[in-house]
Amino acid sequence: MRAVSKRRFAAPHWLLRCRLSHTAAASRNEPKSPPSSFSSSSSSSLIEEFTGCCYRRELRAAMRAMDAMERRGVWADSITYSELIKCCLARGAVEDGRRVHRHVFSNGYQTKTFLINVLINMYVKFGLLEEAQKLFDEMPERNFVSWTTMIAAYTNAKLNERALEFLVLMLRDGARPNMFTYSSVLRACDRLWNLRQLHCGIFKAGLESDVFVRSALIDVYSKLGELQNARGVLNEMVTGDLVVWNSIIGGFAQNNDGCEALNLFKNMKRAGFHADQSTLTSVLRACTGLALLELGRQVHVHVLKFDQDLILNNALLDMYCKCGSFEDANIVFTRMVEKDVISWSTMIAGLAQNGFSQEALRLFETMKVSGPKPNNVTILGVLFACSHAGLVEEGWYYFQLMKQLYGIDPEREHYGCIIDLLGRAGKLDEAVRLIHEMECEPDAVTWRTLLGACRVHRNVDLAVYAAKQIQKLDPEDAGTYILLSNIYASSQRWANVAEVRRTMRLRGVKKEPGCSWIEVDTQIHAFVMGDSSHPQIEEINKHLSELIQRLMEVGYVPDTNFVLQDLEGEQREDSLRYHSEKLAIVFGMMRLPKEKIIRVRKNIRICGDCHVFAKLVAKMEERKIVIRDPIRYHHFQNEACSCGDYW
DNA sequence: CTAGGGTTAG
Repeated sequence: MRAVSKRRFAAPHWLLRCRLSHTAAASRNEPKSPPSSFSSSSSSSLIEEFTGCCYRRELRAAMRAMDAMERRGVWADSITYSELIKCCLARGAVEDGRRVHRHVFSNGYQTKTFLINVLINMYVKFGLLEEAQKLFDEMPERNFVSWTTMIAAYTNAKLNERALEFLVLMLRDGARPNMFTYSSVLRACDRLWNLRQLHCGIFKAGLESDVFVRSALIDVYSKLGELQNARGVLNEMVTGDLVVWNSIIGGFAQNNDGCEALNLFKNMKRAGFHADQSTLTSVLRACTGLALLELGRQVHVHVLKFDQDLILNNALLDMYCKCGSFEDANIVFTRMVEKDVISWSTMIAGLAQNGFSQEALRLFETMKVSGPKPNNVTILGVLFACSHAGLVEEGWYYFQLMKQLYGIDPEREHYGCIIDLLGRAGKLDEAVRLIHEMECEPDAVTWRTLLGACRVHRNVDLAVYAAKQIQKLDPEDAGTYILLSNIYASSQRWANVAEVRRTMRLRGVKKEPGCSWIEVDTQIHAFVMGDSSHPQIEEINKHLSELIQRLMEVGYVPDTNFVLQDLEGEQREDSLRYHSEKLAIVFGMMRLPKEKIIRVRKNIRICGDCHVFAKLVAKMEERKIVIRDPIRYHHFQNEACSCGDYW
């Protein structure tokens, strides 16, 4: 063998150079006594041929040569075998890999850590964790690479406990984790407590400046919702790379802090980095969350550079759907060469949420014929479309279909759609029965759906029952108190309204201030009720007063039932007057040309009075208005709303 | 021989 490793072989020069640096170390543990037939010249030419095939990545020829060597009882050096294994890996040749494994082990390499690591890695990459684990268990000497490979394997398989357990075992074994180990094992952290421990370990080992470790830290802190910690890791950065930036931008985008994500994106550009697919996906997600259609359009231009990136295109689709520009979504969808279940689901849900139920169902039918297999999210969009259009029978049909045809068990959200469907149709008793019959426990959202139906159909008793259920599950939720109070108010039960308010005060539940925002000239203008900080607030109020005056002349009566405060007469109307969405709509009318759609985004559900207001404004001023609340979209046109007055 | 970032619903 010693002779073999000194042999000349048919490798290209650049390979020869990197090979030589390994040779000395590799030959130390090579099998000791070569078989007697070794020295014959035909054997050495066999090995030479084998080596050449391995480096030229000729898998079939290499395997034939390996068989011939085995018949002669000769073998090559471990570096060459590692090249062969890489070749198997690249070709996805599992069985060939196993044969190399057997060949290598029957020739005395079963103690060679380096080669076993390569084999373990091969099994891991083939997804054969058990075989990898067996090799790992049986190897006589494990080094930090062996441990890291296994930890990464378990992290990728989402076996988090196992990965963390292996880190502990690794430390106990005396192997020191390096940056490879940490960047892998960090992703297995699903508890803040673990993460903090690892972060300490990283500091002690002086590995915090490694970009891989840093991006993993930022990512995991973000995924646990610890954005300030994530930012802390970023702030300590002296040298970073694009992935680190992508981690932090993605972190804020995924935690619904689009503003901060966009700020960081600016900082990234200022630091001289160019956005790639991952960056743009997060930026689009930020635009989606903030309903920034114009900015989203600008991003679209950059997306074209990465034509046909599936994930990026999906994010673009979602942005156009959620920002209410369906024409653009359709254009993107049509042009996409590759469409997956997410692309279809995004479009179906987007159509449904925007009030185009029939179109959503049509698209689903097309998908059944020529698209990928629908998943639970797809069905959710379909059911949403049905409930939105009041298609009770169709909804039930698809609900049954999901179990029978696609083997998808209905989850809470699917039941929620059906409850919504029944509730909208006024079948409140059936909705309650379904809640009691469903396989999963109803949660606060389930009951809230019922509560919403009670409001529309003015069923106070059932509303109180539903609200009590919600308060058991989510006592902090201000929306429930408001909704309940509104329901009492709409049947003039003022004593109950006061009681709800008292309970709120007692439990320290604060109403989230209503906030609406609108994009004008790529600037975001935010309005909060009772807040007069907007520079043009006086002008806006003046316009609003005039508008309300004109609306009242054609029959608009402010619906004061939606005022929570115990105010009287005109004061009640005043407090309604300043609801943030009214301010935003008026501002949009002032600043946007008539043909532009006024797009307003709201942080809480729209109130009944503002809904009537928007419908009348749309009619009288001949404008299209879109208000997006956290759950639904309201497209106002010609005194009608796409939600059909149900929300 | 071992490592980090992105998409649908809720």
